[in-house]
Amino acid sequence: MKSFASRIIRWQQCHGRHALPWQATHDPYRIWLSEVMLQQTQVATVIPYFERFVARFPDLPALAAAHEDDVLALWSGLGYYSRARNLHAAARTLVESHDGIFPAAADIIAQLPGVGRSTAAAIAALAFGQRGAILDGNVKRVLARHGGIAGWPGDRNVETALWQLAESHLPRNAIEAYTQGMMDLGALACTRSRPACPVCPVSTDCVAFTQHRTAELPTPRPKKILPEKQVLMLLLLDRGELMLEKRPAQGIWGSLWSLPELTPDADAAAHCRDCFGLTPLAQQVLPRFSHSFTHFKLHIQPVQMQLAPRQITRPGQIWLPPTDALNAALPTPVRRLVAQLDLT
DNA sequence: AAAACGTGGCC
DNA sequence: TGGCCAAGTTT
Repeated sequence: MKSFASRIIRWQQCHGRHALPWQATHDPYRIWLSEVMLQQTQVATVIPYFERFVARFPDLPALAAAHEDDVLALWSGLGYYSRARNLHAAARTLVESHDGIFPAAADIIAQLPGVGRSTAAAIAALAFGQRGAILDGNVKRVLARHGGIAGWPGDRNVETALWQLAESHLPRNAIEAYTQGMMDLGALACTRSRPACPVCPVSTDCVAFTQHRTAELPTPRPKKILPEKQVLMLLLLDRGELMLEKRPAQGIWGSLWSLPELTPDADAAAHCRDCFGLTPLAQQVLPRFSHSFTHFKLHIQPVQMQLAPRQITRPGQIWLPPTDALNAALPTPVRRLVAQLDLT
């Protein structure tokens, strides 16, 4: 039988993906951008974000020269916003300290903020043809099944075993087709549910397939109880303009523009007067809704408030017509609220 | 080492 | 419908 890698490479050439927007090139900037956007994010979600991003920031110097707010605005809705801040910071570092030259060695690439071992190896392989193993969700699934590796892949020991497997299968040549092939196989055939084993080039020696264990491998993540949080969000309106607040760089929705938040038992009108120096005229309680994150569930109670003309704008605040606010770096539930805002 | 970090698709 | 998780990294 041909080697594992040979079968992956051959399969990729015939059945893999070759026309994704970031595959038209070996431009390390675009490969890097795509790999970062694709972290914990599916291809179909990324494509429109990638297209908008490269249209606006076509190369490293353009990104390095950008304002962080503009970078985050193009990331708005994609999630894991530290990726955008890290990408921007790394672009500035590369332009200022590396003459704008993207490094070709994976261990150097991995020093960029937001680029870990797997992303660095993927960039090195796809942009520069450098030999090295990746271990993303697709590869973990393929290897856990093929090698019959039980245990949750997020577990330290399991991950170590998977990295060793990944290294052991690496081909001498055609690293680009192999790397892409592992991701394509995981995404197109070796899917989480109902894998297409009959079309898989490595099913004949796949432990999960031959032992009918594809449904139980890889081992799912241990269950955890999601904490729930409650919050009031204020839609403060002054002469058709909405107030947004810049969130701190640390924490959820870091550095994005969002709505003022209060504890659910707070007096919204009193808070406006005492903390913002604003004068409420009328208040409308909007329908409550919830927003789920990976690690907690947020119950949001929106409160819309008409204000007397303001005298001052405090630091960290901006006032925008809702139409303009929609162009800013908003978290998704805030974007929904602003989009539905009734100004009548 | 475990938790933080977003959102949307899938079943 | 709610649980699960996706081209992971950082702290």
